[in-house]
Amino acid sequence: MSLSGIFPIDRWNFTTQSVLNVLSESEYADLLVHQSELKYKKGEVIFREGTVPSGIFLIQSGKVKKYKVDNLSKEQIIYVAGPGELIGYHAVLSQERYPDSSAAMEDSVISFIPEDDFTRALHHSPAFNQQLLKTLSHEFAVLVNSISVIAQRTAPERLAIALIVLRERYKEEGSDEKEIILNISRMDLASMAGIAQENVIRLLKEFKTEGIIETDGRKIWIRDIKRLVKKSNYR
Amino acid sequence: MSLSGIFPIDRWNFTTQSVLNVLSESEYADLLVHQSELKYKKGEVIFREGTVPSGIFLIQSGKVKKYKVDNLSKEQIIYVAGPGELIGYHAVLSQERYPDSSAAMEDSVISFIPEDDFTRALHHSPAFNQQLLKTLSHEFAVLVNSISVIAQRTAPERLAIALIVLRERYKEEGSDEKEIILNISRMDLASMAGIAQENVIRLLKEFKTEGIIETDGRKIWIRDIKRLVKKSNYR
DNA sequence: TCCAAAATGTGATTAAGGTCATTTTTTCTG
DNA sequence: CAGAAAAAATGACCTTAATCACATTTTGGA
Repeated sequence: MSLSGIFPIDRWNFTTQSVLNVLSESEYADLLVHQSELKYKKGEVIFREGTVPSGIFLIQSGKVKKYKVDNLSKEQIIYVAGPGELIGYHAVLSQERYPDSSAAMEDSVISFIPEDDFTRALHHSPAFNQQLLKTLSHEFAVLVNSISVIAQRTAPERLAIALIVLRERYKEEGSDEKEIILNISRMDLASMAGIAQENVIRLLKEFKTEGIIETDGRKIWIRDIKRLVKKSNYR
Repeated sequence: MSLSGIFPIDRWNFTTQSVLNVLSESEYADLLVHQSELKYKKGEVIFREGTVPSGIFLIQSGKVKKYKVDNLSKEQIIYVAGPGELIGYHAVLSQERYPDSSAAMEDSVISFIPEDDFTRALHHSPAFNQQLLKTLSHEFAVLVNSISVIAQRTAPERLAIALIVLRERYKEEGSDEKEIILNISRMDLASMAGIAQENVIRLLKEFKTEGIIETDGRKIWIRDIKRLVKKSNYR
């Protein structure tokens, strides 16, 4: 069951993969010349808000959350990134400190690309440059959408949306088309939807009795994506 | 009373003015060669979400809100822009439709710059290009901050922040330093803070009895910015 | 300048969802 | 594989802020 036609998933996807796609083979090799492959255990922090960047990251495998921690410890997830996606380039480009933090949601392999190589590619390739502008502008649309959703939608709606988005992210995971399993903590779900963790559990139970999802421990299967989309009440 | 040291206002400011500043005089003239000056009455829509862009806008005078309208009619203000700021470039750069709408909050004069002139400047000036990347990345930080604030802060905190931000925007307005007057509808305040309009009024009354603000009709004077910052509980 | 429409302000009520305390289940580690 | 620690789940309660209904004031246009 595809989302096409029933849910505008584009409004939740950054498109950083496309940035690397415009590079020629030699340009790509040149960008990655000093790359180092880093392994992160589930839960490990990749970079922390307020620190100074020294390069960018390319996710090879795994899943990474970008999040912001509030006053005291309350965490808000901004985005969940997967293989092929870049993270950490905003701080480099804006010449500021990291505006958010990043952590591995599962064991992940991530390439670190030094700042110099990134900026060199930027100066060398107009296409790279232009695609980056395009991607950043698209991100703007994604974040504006998030703001409006968080500010105006109810908790069940936001949770439904979070589940729909996660389903897309976990799609490639399992080889079997029909077996998309969301393996995510209730805590992370809560901070994605911007609601309390207890409320997430209550709402999941509701979705379960309605036959929309199934759960086993922390694992979640989405059984009726159409009804979930309906629950999200988004169009 | 300056905010410096007591409130990180940078996290609420886009920096599109700086984009034009990197242009040489001739480049600037070239960008504005087909410019047309448009007058907008208070409340008039400048562009609407979902429509196709044909250029960008440079605010000469007045105030403009960027906002997104939800399912049915509920509006969320994303940003309030003033003189010298650019709007509408995201859609051009991302080659998508407008992700949000824009309307004049007061009578405004706005230059329309055709898409071609904008992209020409982009291809012609690497500095312009780079500054745009920088600005877009900074915007990312601003929006991420907004998401976290809206998701995690209470209504009084969000309203306090909205007032602090507006005070900065209305600063240049009056020539007299000590007389900053916010002239904004309760509705707009509500959709900026993401709370109900009645709640805005109640909270303003509270702030008033605490001596933090003064009001006369729709006009708002901020009397004690320090206490307002304290109310915002932001650091 | 008057009148209608729009915006502001007020009070009562309600519902949504957060918090807290505790139990049960799952996961991780030695 | 056992035990400890972490996460999930449950229930009771409470706070915040939304909604509704209506009164009052302000504003802008004929």
